Amino acid sequence: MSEKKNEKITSREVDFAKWYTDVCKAADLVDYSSVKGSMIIRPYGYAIWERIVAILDQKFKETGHVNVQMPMFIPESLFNIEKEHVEGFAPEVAWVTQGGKEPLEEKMIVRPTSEVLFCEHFKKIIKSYRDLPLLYNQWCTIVRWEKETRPFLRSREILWQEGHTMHATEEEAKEETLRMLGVYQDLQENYLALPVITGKKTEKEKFAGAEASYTIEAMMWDGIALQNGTSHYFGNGFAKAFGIQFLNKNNELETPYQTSWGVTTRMIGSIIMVHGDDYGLVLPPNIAPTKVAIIPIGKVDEVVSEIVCDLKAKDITYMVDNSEKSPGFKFAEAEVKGYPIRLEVGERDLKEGIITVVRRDTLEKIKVKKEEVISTVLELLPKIQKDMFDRAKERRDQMIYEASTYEEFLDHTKKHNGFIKTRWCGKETCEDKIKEDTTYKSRCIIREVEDGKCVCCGARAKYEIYFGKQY
RNA sequence: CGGGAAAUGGCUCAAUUUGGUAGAGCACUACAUUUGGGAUGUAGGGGUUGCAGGUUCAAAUCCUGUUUUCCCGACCA
Repeated sequence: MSEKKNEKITSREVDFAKWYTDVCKAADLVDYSSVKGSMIIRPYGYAIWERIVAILDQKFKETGHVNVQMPMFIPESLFNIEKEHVEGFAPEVAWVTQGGKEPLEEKMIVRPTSEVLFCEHFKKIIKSYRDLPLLYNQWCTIVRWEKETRPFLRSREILWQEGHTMHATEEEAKEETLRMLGVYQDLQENYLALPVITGKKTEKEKFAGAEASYTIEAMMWDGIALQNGTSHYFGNGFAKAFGIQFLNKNNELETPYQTSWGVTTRMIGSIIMVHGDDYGLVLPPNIAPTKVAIIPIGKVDEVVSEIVCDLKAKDITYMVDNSEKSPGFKFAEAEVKGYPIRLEVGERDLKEGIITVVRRDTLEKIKVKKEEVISTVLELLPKIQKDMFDRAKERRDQMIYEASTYEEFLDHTKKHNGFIKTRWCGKETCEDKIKEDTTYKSRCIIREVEDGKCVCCGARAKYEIYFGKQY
């Protein structure tokens, strides 16, 4: 009766990296292509992304943003306009050639991000304060020629969303930056059930060309950090470099302020690495493309149709496994796929008017009366959602360590993975030393402080900050 | 990009040391019997060994190059 280990999946305890790729493949999320770092997102993996797109896109529209589609190619001269930006991205841009030779026209790159394309366009369409704020978003793929690649976590072709906005004032742009960070946090906590830490990147870690970069940091099951999204405040650096200006109400020329923000399919990697277990994927109900899996055992067609009818009426997505496989196979398959709830509808149980409801997150089996199946499902879905978040948060909180001295800091890095919450003076030399000594990088600044000492040099601390290892 | 390992039907691997007709399990197809934790039987289909050169009468096997994957670093959403 008890569950058997899934043979396709390496145990999480044995080899976390192997476990991750095993789950990606076993759950039919991705396949490799013949080009390194260009992954095939299979229908089930893409269905998860479609859920994310649907939720976010609605939130973007509610906050006044409109979608556009910009070109994929950036001419060299356009890319070169903002100096810091070029220096930050140059090592990983992919160049376009024609027939393997130098192109006949100007040299071009494939967009690694689209700031310059938006700026070029914004210069043409922004004339007056009446054109602001300009709130644009695009869903697209970008290319960054990464050296080391892993499914969802780091690929060369990245499927993402990038918002680009222009504002009349600094305050308004700053507000937008934080507002979109909040939208991301809402998505991740309330839909993906990922507890996240939000804050500011250090000067060293911020986006090339930004004045300030904000980040959403999640912690994976193994205590390693994953940056799940960013929101940048640009000031008017790009706008000045591109000569974007508008006339204000007093008929004076002003330079607008800019933001950009993005999230990628990397979040799917986070869902896998935060919630998954040795049986496979575990999806939070709010993001699961299929919430309920129905496994018929024996001749139970009538009861299954009734349940399907009720689920449809309640708008709950479902699948029925009518394959010829044995029940055990179907159970295991439903677990690999991470369907939040599984209904085992079998002849044996039905003789007593019972259906077995199984929670994927806890693997708990609950016997309920046939008539109560739908109400049980309706109760369980939000409960599973909440429990998954709570468990992930509890686990993460246990792996946040505090350090006030460098000895403590080093001690933590030697003993375990996780985040280290500490204080920092703000100097890059300390950040570099920590990275040199421990491989830990600054994750994010959570607030400015007046007291305490820098964990590294002992000078007066300016910030409370998290350090961690990252994917 | 540095260091290491690997690449043989869809998957996991054998055959490589000592060159000599590519083989197994799983998966797949058909039929039958099965059905509460990855069913059983019978009969089938599917590879010329990542790719490109070279050595040889003969290459999965030896040599060179290259691509991809995984691990460890450096880099990044």
